[in-house]
Amino acid sequence: MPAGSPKDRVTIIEIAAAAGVSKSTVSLVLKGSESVHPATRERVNAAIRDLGYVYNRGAANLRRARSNIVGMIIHDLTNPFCAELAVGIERSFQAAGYVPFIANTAESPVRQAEVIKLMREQGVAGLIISAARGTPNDALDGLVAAGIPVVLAMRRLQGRRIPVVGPDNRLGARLAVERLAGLGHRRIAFLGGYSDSVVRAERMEGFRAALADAGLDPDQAVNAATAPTREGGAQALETALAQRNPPTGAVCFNDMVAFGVCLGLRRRGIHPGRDFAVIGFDDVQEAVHADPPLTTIAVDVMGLGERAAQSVLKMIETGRNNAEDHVGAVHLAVRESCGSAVSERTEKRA
Amino acid sequence: MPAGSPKDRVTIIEIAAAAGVSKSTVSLVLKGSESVHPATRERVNAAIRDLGYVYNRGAANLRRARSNIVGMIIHDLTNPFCAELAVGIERSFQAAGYVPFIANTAESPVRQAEVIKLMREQGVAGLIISAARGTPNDALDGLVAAGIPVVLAMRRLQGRRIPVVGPDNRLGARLAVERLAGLGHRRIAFLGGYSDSVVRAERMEGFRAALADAGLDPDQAVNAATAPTREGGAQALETALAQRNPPTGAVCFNDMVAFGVCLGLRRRGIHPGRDFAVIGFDDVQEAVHADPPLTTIAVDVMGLGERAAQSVLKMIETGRNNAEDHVGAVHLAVRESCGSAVSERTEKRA
DNA sequence: TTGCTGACCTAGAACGTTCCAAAAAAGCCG
DNA sequence: CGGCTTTTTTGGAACGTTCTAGGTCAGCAA
Repeated sequence: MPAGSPKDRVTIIEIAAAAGVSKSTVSLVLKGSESVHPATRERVNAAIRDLGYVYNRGAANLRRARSNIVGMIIHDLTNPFCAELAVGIERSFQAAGYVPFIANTAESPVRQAEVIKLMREQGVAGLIISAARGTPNDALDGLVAAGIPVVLAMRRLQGRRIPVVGPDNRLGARLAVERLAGLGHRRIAFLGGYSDSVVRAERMEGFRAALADAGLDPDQAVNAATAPTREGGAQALETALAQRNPPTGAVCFNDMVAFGVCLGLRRRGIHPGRDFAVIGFDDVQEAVHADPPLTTIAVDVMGLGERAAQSVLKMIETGRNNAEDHVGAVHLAVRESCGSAVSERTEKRA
Repeated sequence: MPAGSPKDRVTIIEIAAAAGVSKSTVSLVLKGSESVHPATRERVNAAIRDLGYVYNRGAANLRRARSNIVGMIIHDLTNPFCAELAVGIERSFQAAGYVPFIANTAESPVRQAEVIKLMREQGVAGLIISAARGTPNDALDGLVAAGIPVVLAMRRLQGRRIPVVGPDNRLGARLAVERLAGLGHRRIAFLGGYSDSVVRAERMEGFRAALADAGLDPDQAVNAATAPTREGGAQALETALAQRNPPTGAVCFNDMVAFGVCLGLRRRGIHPGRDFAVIGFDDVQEAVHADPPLTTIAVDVMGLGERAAQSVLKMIETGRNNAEDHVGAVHLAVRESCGSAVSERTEKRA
């Protein structure tokens, strides 16, 4: 029997006995203290290897009253953008010696509340939360009151001073509009995204401002709110095309919606990028492989994740709960889905 | 100041003092014991509410020598299939009162080893691992020797008796081949997937057997190994079409590869589903929204995840480390990417 | 009154670490 | 060798729970 049953975990005390030192010395070795004699250190390490010792972080955290666990609560892990974000954050935490745990809420505020409770019970040192849709504004008050560092990813919580890390939604939407307007589009729609989404509100704001600046009337623009998914995109497109004077291009809430829009267009025999311009938002990995390759507002997900992690880490380390918001840079990734200048055919259709 | 600084966590003792009982009684209330007087219970609960008490699972686990944490180690969370699997598993664990933590290894065995170490240090009660590519066969021996229940998801580890939960790879590939052969295809390729992948080997096996059964020579079939991604798919397609006698249809390692193949076909002006049949594997959510909607081997991811969770839970609860493998059912989801009978045009091209 | 029962409650020892204060050992110097 | 500093090592009290073994108390029968 090479090792024991689940019960008999080897402890620091057994290591101490095996190495002929006290448990304090073992503890010192474990944390790489300078002040233990190299020969002793070696003896202890040998015992650790021989007995297959596994450090018990729970016990350590209990004593130290602070843990190295950090949590990431993600509203939808099956959304590629969120998954990329989670992976980026995870990497940063891991590099900093923390143990990141990911949990998914599937857009359920109830589940989210449970997960937050569980994370607190585990004694997380900090938390990055990409809030579920419909999260009440006071959902995190307990967390904040307890002094646990929290950073929000993407979605702001109204009336609270919880730092938010997210892309520049207004500028992104503006860049998209400017591109389309520059190509000669006069009827530009905003498609997809839930109407109660804060992110959507921000993108919408940039969208409208840019339209106005381009001399177009924002109130005339089609604004179709749907789920931020492929289905939602297809659906929003139907709404748009049903107008008396349908748009010739669209800024989409995100890439998923844009894919749905392209799909819907193709189903109707309209060629996205040639007959109808589509611009997404996020620049998920898939965008470049789509057909046509998607023009989209590129967001540096990894950078955003890293930044969020840094903020939390700083708050943990300084003990001060005062990070600032971070608005990530965005740029237009021009690919084929928004075509070149408005084509003859598009104009004729109009 | 509604609540204190990060330091002063409220403990069971303070609750006890506030409620005028002993800490033992509070503990009893916490776990819903029958034998505490309703009035007392109420008093304790009130104190818990008033003082904003948060249960300390670390301390509890320390005393009980078993935790309710379970880990899920996923080889690539940005792969939608894996993400769906993770979410399914998470749900099952959560429902069973365990606290599931997800970690991503990004296909790195090194990272995987670190993550496993961390999970052990946290004292996980069990683990579901979707092993990273290139995981050495002895990577989990320590875990198993320590008596920690482990179930592998999807990928088997050779020469070890660690239970595996995964779809019926052989049957899936067979169904795909039978479909294509039934439609009249005689030259069928197998595209994508890393050549050292165990999963690929299984699918390949089913593929070859089915070809043979259909009276086709497996050794003549194009077999192009690439990354299991869109890029990989496009690449594998190039290999296939470069043949002297190119295939008219392909079974793909997974849906991502299939999407890549469709993309590649379209780039070359070949219409997937009409001029070339494509069948995927997994049936990710996206498959139905693809263009054309992807015919694929449907795997019940959620079911698989649930099953894996059940196995681990049973092992945890019985303390016996002896779950069986589970081979999940698969079926062919017929959509448009494999078209109908081999078309005129395809035959002419050949 | 006493003794017994059952319902309810509790003291105190664990659990595996960390950390403080201080002891022991080792060097150094004359 | 004694006295001093410096380096290494150590005992034991925490940390916040759980759990065992037993304690208290009211009610009731004798």
